Amino acid sequence: MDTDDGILDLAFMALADPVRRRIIARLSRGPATVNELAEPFEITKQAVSKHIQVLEQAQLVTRTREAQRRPVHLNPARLEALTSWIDQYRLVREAQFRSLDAVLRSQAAAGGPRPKE
Amino acid sequence: MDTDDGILDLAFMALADPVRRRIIARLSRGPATVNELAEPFEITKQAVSKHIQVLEQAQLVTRTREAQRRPVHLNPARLEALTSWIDQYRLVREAQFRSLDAVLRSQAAAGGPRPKE
DNA sequence: TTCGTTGTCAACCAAGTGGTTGATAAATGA
DNA sequence: TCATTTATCAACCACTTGGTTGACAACGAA
Repeated sequence: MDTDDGILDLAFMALADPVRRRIIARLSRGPATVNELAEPFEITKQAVSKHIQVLEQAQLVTRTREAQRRPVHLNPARLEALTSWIDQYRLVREAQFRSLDAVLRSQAAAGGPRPKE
Repeated sequence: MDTDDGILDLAFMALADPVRRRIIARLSRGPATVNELAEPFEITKQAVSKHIQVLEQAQLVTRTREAQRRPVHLNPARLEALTSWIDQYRLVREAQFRSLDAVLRSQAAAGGPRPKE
């Protein structure tokens, strides 16, 4: 339970690419098809299709079916899992900073023992 | 200002690797040297040193100097930037879900217009 | 049926990644 | 001075990644 490799791995990997992050940004405003997603980029729809597969495997997006189209939808729950992972460690560290700071200030206030060297 | 490529790119890229995430997890409990960080893994210290460089370039960690040692410290502020990016899009999407849900429920309550097909 | 749209599959390529080994630098302590 | 510890640099290798082109499948419209 230390690193939770697996799905978390796929998710961070997926977000490491700037194109995929732009896709996420676009999808936050609503579902879109592969061709719609490909349009703002100078890459082929095949390349975008691959990106979607990466995001889908990481469960960051889902797909539905409507006629020939296969709209891509954002999955906010999975994004939330990422922020949870990050905050888990960030908050621990920040708490330690605060308590260390409190110790140092209380020592200073007491004219107390200073850290050796 | 759409993707904020650059430092954000480096940071997500850095977290995409499970070894580097374990390093982050370890550093959340306090600073450590390269050798200390390498110990739990079955990889050489050279490999760990490279990982540290990646994390340092992403500004997720910083380094200090004490005697021959060069302890690595976590940088919580940079972690916070990542959660901000993610939440930015997650929250937008979730808000849209909620308002769509509200619309649908108010329509149902009014026996009002139903979505075509 | 035929046609256009939408999307995926397969093969390929250049560039990048994570890992290795070996040599070397830098600071400390004997 | 010399040895030890700590960490980095350099060269190299296997594998992955993001991109391409071309063919093709699935569906709806004419």
